[in-house]
Amino acid sequence: MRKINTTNFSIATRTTARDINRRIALNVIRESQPISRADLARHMKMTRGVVSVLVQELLEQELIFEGATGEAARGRKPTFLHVRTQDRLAVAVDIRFTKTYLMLCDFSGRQLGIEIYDTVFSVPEFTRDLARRIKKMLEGLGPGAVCEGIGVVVPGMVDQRTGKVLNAPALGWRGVDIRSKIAAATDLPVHVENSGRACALAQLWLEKAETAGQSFVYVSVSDGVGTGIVMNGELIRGRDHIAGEFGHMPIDLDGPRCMCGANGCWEAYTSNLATLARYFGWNLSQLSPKHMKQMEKNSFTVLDLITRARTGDAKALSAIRASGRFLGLGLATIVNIINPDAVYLAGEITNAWDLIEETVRSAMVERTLTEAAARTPLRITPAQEYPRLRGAAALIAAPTFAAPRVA
Amino acid sequence: MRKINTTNFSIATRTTARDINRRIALNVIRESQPISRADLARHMKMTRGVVSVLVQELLEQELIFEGATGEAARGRKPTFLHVRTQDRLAVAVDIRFTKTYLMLCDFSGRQLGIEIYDTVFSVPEFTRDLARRIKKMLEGLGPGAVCEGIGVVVPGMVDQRTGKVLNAPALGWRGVDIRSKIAAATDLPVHVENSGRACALAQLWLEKAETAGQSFVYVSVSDGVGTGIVMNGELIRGRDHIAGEFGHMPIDLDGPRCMCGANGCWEAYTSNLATLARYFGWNLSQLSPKHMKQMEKNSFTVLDLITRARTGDAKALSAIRASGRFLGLGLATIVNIINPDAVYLAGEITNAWDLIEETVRSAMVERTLTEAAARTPLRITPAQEYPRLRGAAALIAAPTFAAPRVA
DNA sequence: GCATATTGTTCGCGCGCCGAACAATATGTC
DNA sequence: GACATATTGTTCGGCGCGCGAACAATATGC
Repeated sequence: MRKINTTNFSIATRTTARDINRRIALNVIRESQPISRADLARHMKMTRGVVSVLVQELLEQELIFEGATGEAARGRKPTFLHVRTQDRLAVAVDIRFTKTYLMLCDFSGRQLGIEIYDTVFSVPEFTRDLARRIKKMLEGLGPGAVCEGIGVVVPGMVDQRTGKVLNAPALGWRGVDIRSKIAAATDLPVHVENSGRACALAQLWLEKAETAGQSFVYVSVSDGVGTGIVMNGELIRGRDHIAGEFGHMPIDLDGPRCMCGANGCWEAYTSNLATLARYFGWNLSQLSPKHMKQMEKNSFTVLDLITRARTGDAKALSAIRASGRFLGLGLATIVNIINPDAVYLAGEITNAWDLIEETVRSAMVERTLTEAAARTPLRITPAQEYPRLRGAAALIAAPTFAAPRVA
Repeated sequence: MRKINTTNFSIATRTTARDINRRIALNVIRESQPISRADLARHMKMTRGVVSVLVQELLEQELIFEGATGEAARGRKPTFLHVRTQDRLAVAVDIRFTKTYLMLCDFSGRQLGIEIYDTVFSVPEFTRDLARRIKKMLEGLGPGAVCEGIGVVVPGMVDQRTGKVLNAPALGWRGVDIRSKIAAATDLPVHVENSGRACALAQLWLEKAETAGQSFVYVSVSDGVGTGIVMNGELIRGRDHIAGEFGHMPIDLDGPRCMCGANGCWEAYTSNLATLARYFGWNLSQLSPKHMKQMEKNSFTVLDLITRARTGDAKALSAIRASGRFLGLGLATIVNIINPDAVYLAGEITNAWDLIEETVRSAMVERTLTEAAARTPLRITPAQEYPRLRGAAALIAAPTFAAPRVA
């Protein structure tokens, strides 16, 4: 029940039906590969004749390739089709407060190389350095392999359309046109995205389809809380490309001061910083960047806190559980607003999921409006998989597979 | 950039292109009527030949009709096309705590009759009474006019798919299958929707297109706060058809008790009840349904409070302004999360918009993350237009104009 | 009366889905 | 090895539909 926008629509031309079906075929192959033409036809409920032509076109566009022949109990053996992802590459960049992560991967998200180095805060210097590293990374490529773009993830507010960093407090960047700078230095297409939305993109485009749902919220708990909303298979970016920020919804208007300038944001109760502050008895309102740098040096993280909790430190356990409770209260609000198929959780604190699940769940029940909402599946995503970097790669890979715009 | 759902898609058939273009044409006619075939062709960027056939089909389906011929400086005069809405009718029902509103209107939302009566809380009695009133209302119809369904709006949680009222505290209804009961008693198709989402539907489907935006949030402040989210021209209903509830997001976890059972919901700070409680010094936590009934009898409403504020009652003004401040704080969270093209505001308190606008705006600025978000247009919708009833009608009218599902 | 302009219709063309026939390729069975 | 059977993948006529161009219908200005 979508309304047609009469000021901005696309009519269907002679080739629209073919465009739609070709794109559907590509996606079915992608999620069921290896798959034969005949199976594809059955899955799509089309005749083998049409599918044969669609496949021929996809082969000519080099979006798919024919692999080995499969086994069949009887009759002619099927030739398997695969999506060509191995030699289509993307560079992913994740700029964070302490480290910058640089990854080369293919269009399926497979990691081909990774580099982690101290973040350079000076923009010109950062760009020069990054361009040099990327050039080196791309030198050793096999023949035929081609890098199709660079995805950049920034912690803070970015306008994805213009590629500008509006405000990234952790980096001290305001109004930095990072896209055109990197594009000029590398001569490659560049897409920039906020970290929460990037994680959601990775979940949508690069994870296997066992997700069984096209509407979800991704919640990434790190120094802050990054979130991204996907509705009906589409990342919600909003009018100014800044949508999805659940991290700064209030829990208590008179609560501790948050990095964003407001008081009592959810993030100020459940982020890693908040958890550590609770344990060490810091006043989060007075926590300066200097404190944070100090903490990084000491390098005592939430992971260490979890270890302490597991080895009998009751104060550590209660600090983690308190964050778990606030996590659950925030999740309740999210599911009341979005009512998604699932919520994906990432971040260090998910390593303590066995310690906090019950607390999170009961906090959710406290504030959810219906039993159905309280039953929303929570899915833990392992932090080792670099969700931000995968999201950066998804920025480059997604357009190949996205649905054509119609009506 | 929408991802195709490979477990639930529609391939394009031979007739898909025509279906899409016919539906686009219908919508363009609807929003630009009266319009000639030639103008339609120019607007759609198609040849007049194709448009002529599309129009012929729409005429045969009796979705449009030919009107008078227009004026032209030179050449053959155009024949104007109109969407047939006058004799396609819908019954709209809005069940509220004190009164039930019953309206007959056509598919353009034009009001043909209205009836307001005391709400009957017994479900069987309510159904019998409603069926009787509807039958009477439909008796006097002109020839050719036909009622195509009944839209029902309920204050509380409803599952739009099954037509069940999950929980409507104001009515004391829990797990009531209101749809099949009304359908059985009237022999008409029935759709049920929550009040906030219904208002959003009305704004989307029945208001003129000067909205210039397909993504918005509708916020209706009455006894509670009802909200509905529209993204890309589609109402967000969520997995369990209960999405859109901003009213119960927390402002302060230790705040006053809300009707929903949780503490410190936004609604408990900015609803009409909250405003009145603030003025009279009531403790909202201890407000029972009995109090509410009492208040209704005294029938002192927020409108009266606004009158007092305008005639020099400083306490009244400050109570209203306080609600305005909380309204703005909540709106800030909404625009941070959704980043919509606009937020529509309805409810009695909007009659005091000149008194509170500045307060609302500055509260918004306090908690919005970017200047762009703070600049989100706020649009006041006059309460006299019965937005809930129009939403109920939209439930019946919308399927005629909705975009066909593709890919 | 004729040139000109605009609306609305008709028709041939080529694209693309559909169904059916057909070729290619495998496995049993006698 | 011959033949029936089953399955994959291709080809072809039929028909729906957008596209462009030609044409009919209808108005105005000179």
